[in-house]
Amino acid sequence: MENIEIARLLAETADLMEIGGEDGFRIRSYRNAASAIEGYPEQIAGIVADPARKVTDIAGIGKGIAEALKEIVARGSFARRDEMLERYPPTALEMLRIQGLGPKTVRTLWEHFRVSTLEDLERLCQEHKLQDLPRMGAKLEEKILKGISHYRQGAGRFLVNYAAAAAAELVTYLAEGPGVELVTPAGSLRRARETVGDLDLLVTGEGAPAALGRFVAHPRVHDVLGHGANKASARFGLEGLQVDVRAVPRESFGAALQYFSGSKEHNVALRQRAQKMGLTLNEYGLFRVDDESRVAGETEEEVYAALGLAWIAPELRENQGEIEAAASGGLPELIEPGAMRGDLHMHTRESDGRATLEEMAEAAKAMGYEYIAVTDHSKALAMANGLDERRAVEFAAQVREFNKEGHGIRVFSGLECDILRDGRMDLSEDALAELDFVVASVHGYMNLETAAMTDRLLRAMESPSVQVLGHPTGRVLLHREGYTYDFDRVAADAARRGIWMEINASPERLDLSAALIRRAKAAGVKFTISTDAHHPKHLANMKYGVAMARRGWLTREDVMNTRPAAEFAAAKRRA
DNA sequence: GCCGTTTTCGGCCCGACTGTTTTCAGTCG
Repeated sequence: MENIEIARLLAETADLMEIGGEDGFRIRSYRNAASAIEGYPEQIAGIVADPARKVTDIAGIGKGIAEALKEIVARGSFARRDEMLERYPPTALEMLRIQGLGPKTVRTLWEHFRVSTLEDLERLCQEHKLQDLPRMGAKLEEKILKGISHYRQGAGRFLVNYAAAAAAELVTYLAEGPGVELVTPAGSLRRARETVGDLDLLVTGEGAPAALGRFVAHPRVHDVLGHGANKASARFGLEGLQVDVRAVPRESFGAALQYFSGSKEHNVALRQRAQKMGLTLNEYGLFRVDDESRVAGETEEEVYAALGLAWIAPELRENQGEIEAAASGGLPELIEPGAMRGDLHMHTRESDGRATLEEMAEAAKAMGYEYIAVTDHSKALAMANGLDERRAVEFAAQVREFNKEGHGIRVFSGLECDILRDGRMDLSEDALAELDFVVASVHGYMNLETAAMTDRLLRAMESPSVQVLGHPTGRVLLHREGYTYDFDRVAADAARRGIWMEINASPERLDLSAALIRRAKAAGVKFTISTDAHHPKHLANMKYGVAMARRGWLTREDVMNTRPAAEFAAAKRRA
């Protein structure tokens, strides 16, 4: 069982316990354990099964949760969860995801009306039955109806490029307001999460309070959810992305930026640390508990420093060990976007891309790259007009000519070769040997059993030509889960063979995830970051891939396409 | 349920906004 699945079981049990009105601190323990497990760089199931290891060595996991983990690994659930699921329907969990509905209301609704489906709930609101209950009125009914409709549209989360574009538009608009000094995105966008639930914008300057009014008056803003003196929330654009804008005094900008960048888990851990030091931390600053005097708050650096910590890059703020590392001087020197010297996964008109080799090379040169690999599809993707052996060999010759002409950028002749169902390569080894750079990817039969998929990938890596495993899990964000296989086994084999793993920078994929990057790195794997561009403009997505690498704690040394061309070529399996 | 720079018991993170209230509970982030 995967860590994320275990985490989900614990978290949903915590949700049900909250509906049950149980002790808040106990609930928090389940949540803490869930988040510790979700991002843990090793398979928890493996540790549970290993008599030489103790899960209680992991911070946040004690005797009680360890027992639950044993049960989960053995049978996929645990007593506490079963018990809660008998008391409340699983649909109660769905109701919690409705904006404006919390555990107390869900519980009340269940106790009074036995509401168990969204349809029931919708009908009760339409018939104004909620008003019979204490502290519930017409506004709440309306809010819930809107929440249900929004939930049904699946408008919960957004791809990072969409959120980034919305943020850019609003930042420009708000910055034009009178008296506005600075408009700064915070939240999960700043942390470079692969999907974004809502946008947080901080506004400073004398005109900041007025900017809130300007925000709700924006032509693409609708459904104002709240508008107070310090904060305004509303939905933005056709897709209804929720945006929170906050007016922030300049002297507490650092504290606010820290606070609203999150993550929640990171902030909780920071505030606990502050408390132990006799300090209290909120969005206005860091203060001494005894005399309420301000210690820090104008800049983030100052806040972290006052807590005895090096400044932590937003991408690392998930409470996955970054605070401990910051305290001990052990933070990694994260890779920077400017370190990239090439892009090693892109398509041209030869298969399903929109531009020619020349146009892609020109665009890559404009990005400042020294080299690229052009990697069109292989013939198994007939729909994409994939290359067969003859065309692949011809393409390699064409690239050799191109390089001779001297275009100021080196092109490696590549291929994104399909990994067939049984793990064989789509093209013959003879043809692959003609190419400089082979990315091996799965595009079909993605629903194999775990064992079969593991064998398939292990077999694919037996090909001496394969250099990179492309989009290693095959996930498509908000659309499709990745395929399941024994990731640690494949990573270990990749490391042993000198095969690299791709961090696919396409905003629809962002594959690998941060947690898997850390696991692969722990196994000794090296990486490439590439855009999978099908158009010259897609080359600009590199920044999202670099952000994922940063979330995975990677340094420049971990990423092969940060190396100068000659050094890179020499590092390949077939130099 | 977890955890330990005062602790194996007794703590455990903080504030804004809304709605239905006339002092605050619930939700959100």
